[in-house]
Amino acid sequence: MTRQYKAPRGTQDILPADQPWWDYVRDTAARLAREFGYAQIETPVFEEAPLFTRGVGEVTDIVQKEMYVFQDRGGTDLALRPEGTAPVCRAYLEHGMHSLPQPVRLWYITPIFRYDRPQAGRYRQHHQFGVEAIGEAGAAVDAEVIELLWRLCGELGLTGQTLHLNSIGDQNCRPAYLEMLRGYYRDKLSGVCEDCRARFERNPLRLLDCKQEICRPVIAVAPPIADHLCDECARHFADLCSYLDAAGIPFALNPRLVRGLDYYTRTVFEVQPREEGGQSSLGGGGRYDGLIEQLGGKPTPGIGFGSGIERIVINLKRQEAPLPDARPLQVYVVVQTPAARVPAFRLASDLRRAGVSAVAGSSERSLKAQMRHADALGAVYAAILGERELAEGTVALKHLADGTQETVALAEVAERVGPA
RNA sequence: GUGGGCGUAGUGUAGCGGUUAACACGCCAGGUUGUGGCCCUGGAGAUCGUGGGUUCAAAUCCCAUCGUCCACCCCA
Repeated sequence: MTRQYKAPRGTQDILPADQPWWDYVRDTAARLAREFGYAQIETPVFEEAPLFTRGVGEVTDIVQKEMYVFQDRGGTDLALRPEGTAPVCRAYLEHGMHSLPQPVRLWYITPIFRYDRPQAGRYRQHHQFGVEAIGEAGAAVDAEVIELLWRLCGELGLTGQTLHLNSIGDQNCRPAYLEMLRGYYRDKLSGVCEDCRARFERNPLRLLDCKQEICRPVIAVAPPIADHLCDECARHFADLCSYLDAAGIPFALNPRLVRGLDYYTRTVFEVQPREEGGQSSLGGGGRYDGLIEQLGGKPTPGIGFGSGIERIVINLKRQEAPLPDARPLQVYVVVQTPAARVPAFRLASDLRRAGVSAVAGSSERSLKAQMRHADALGAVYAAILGERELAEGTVALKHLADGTQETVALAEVAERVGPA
């Protein structure tokens, strides 16, 4: 009669079997971020909704149809975080981080919510590792941030990924380019998909990354934005490329890469895995020199990226990347006689206190059952407490892999089984 | 938002008009005297996603609905 509860559509439980992969990715990301001089930040899971509508852009799909918005009991419009950059910029402003040494380098790992139709590698709740460098306009930070994302993939053991790079200009050169692009499209609108006709009006830059078959030939000969940057943007882009070359990071110039958040300026980039699927992108980001001002701050440049942990894990599994050894359970304490219940519990407790992982078996179960259990849990040792051991203050310590067994004083178990 | 595939024990599957709904793995217990892995035996566990319909008879056919997966779209 009672209904079966399930995780809501598009969400998933990350079960113990998957945790080693998650730990691996999280630990590697955190280590790398610190190595690059980034400090961790955590922002709330929800924010005032206008932060995103204004920051990310009213006409983006994320804002128009993918945000989880709700009112709290006080009537405030809130939104579950649909992306990571705007909240960090809000925190930068709110806490006066402009008075810290610039740029302020921050990283985070956080859940992201988007009301999307779920499919492979796409969820309504997913997790992003992201990085933001705020307060520095020079192309070296762009290269640094890109290097961090690139290194993450490499450190994790992913192979065959490609870095796509483009520049989409700034306030000075983009308007003129968009006019040129419109001019180019104007007489071709009849030969282009329906979405693109809408894009022509609303968001012409997006014409360039339409995937429809009909639009491909039109895009192929469209004027690339990289050829129409103003001097400063062109200079910035050229600098970035030389920094990347210097760091030995291979990149592919992709004139069709524009990305879907309105706040991007100049640099945009994306890392695609070896095996490309529908939505494969492992991570992407770009420069957002106008965002902080948009949010009410003084003009402040910034750059960052977000990378999807679920997708990274999917690719690690697909590529059969090796995982660092998981730490096995060290000791399973076998309760052989009812009289040993308390001493067995005590032994397990003492072991844990000494930093040795241990679980106590149940006196309800037979010796045989407990031994099986110890084996099934992958314990390294079984510590058996029976009448004899109880009388002597010892345990029978059996190494399960090779079957050897010895009698050890209770007080010495920890050091006997401990690492070394 | 649009299109397609699939929903049978915890997991993976078989059955495709009439069966006590099967098998494997997993789980629990036992295989006499204090010891796991292999093996053997037994047990628990499924109103066959849900609701309608067709039929003497439905897990099997039809419809709807929900869920899920995949593609478009969008993005991480």
